Amino acid sequence: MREASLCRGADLALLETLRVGERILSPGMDLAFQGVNCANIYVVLDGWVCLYELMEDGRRQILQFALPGDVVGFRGDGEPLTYSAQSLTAVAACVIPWGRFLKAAHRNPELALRLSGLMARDGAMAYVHLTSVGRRTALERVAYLLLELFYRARTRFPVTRGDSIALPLTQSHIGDALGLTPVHTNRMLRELREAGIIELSQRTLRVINPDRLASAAGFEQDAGLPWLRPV
Amino acid sequence: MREASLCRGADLALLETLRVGERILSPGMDLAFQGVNCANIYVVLDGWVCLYELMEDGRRQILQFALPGDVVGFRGDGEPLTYSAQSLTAVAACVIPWGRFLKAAHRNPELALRLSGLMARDGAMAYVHLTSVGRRTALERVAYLLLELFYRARTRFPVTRGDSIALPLTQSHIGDALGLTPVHTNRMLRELREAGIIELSQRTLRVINPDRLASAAGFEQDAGLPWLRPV
DNA sequence: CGAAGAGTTGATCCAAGTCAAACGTTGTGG
DNA sequence: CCACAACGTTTGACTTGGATCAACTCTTCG
Repeated sequence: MREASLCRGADLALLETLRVGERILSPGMDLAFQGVNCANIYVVLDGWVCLYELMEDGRRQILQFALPGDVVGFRGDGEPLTYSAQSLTAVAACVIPWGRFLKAAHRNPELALRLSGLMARDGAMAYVHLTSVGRRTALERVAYLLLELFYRARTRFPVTRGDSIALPLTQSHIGDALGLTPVHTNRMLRELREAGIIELSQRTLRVINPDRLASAAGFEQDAGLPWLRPV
Repeated sequence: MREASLCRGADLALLETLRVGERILSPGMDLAFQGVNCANIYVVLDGWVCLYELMEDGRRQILQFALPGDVVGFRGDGEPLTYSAQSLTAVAACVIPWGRFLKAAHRNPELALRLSGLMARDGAMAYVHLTSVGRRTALERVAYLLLELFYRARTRFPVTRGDSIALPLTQSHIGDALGLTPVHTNRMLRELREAGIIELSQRTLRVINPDRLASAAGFEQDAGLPWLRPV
């Protein structure tokens, strides 16, 4: 398990010298908050974290779901974070003080390059989501997100059953990630369920037919899912 | 002018050793194409570039407008780009072969860290756009984008007149960046125009009242615009 | 001058939002 | 262990913001 991208292989030993500890969070706790200057980088080791932005009037946009191996809280400059992060499940995260990382990166350029790559990958995922929200229909968005989470979760968590994953999201979470209301999200899920493409209940997603889910997501045949790479 | 973030100050001399030349593009030319493995990083020196993603059926999502100082084409791994880039105006871009950059970054960790920071900033901007497209109304989105471009262009280009910038975008570009149709984009622009907040014609944007534009964009008083920082 | 592209406007439609009411599930405390 | 509360899901009826369709006009620009 736990094949975190910053924590794996040769980096692992190095990382051990950087971390000041592990933070354990119960579900629904804040890891970082928007507007606050975050002194640490967190590497998710276990569990689900969601990154989101809150508007003054309460509208919420979920920006990303961070899974084991993903980095949260890096901002390269002294600027405060523009987003918040909170745990959706019990979460274990590795805590790396920014200053300490900086020093290590000076000694070991590979580390900084690794971080660049992770940042670029996060950016690419954000772009993919932007396209989804901007240009896909509600049904396509839901299908696309489920497909993404299905594959990502399977590469990051121990697989219990081939066609199923634990999906610790409410329908509101899904809607907030896709720019939809919970009500409409529910209807789109029903459509996928009634088409026999997925099963979703008790926080478990079963993808009965990945191909049909992909085609519901609006692409002919896997034109390369960027997030399929295990990192 | 030309205060490119990777090209400025101490880095400038270093960069000169990395670049293999400058590419000059006329408007409407491709810098990079999605699906293609891009061997170079480009640093925009002058002009406007837009990054976009194209769906099989022709739907387009504009992901970002790159201005002088912005980096295009970096992907930290061997993966092909997920987006395309094309020039909106005449563009000058500095060409840096990826391999060469990699070697230099190994010698100079500061360079790799700088890149991490730029990547993180791009990601943060993508997140901000995601929130716009996912959670703002059409009018708010248009107002928000114009405000962003107004401030960014002013920090990146010589200011000709305090309240105006050259905005080389069609209304379709604006719509494609915001997940709107050209027709509806036009109506929202009319609304802002008729409210006396902006003037927009002949590729020139004049912001008559920045405060009202900000409030049309849907935030009380500047809760910190992430892209205001000159980098 | 003519053609192609970009902007403008009106009429109509529909995907998604809103409102409202049940119903299920979980968890907690008496 | 049950009851109730809080939260999440589901469904129906109705509304609406933005899309679509279809002219028509205004700019470029060759």
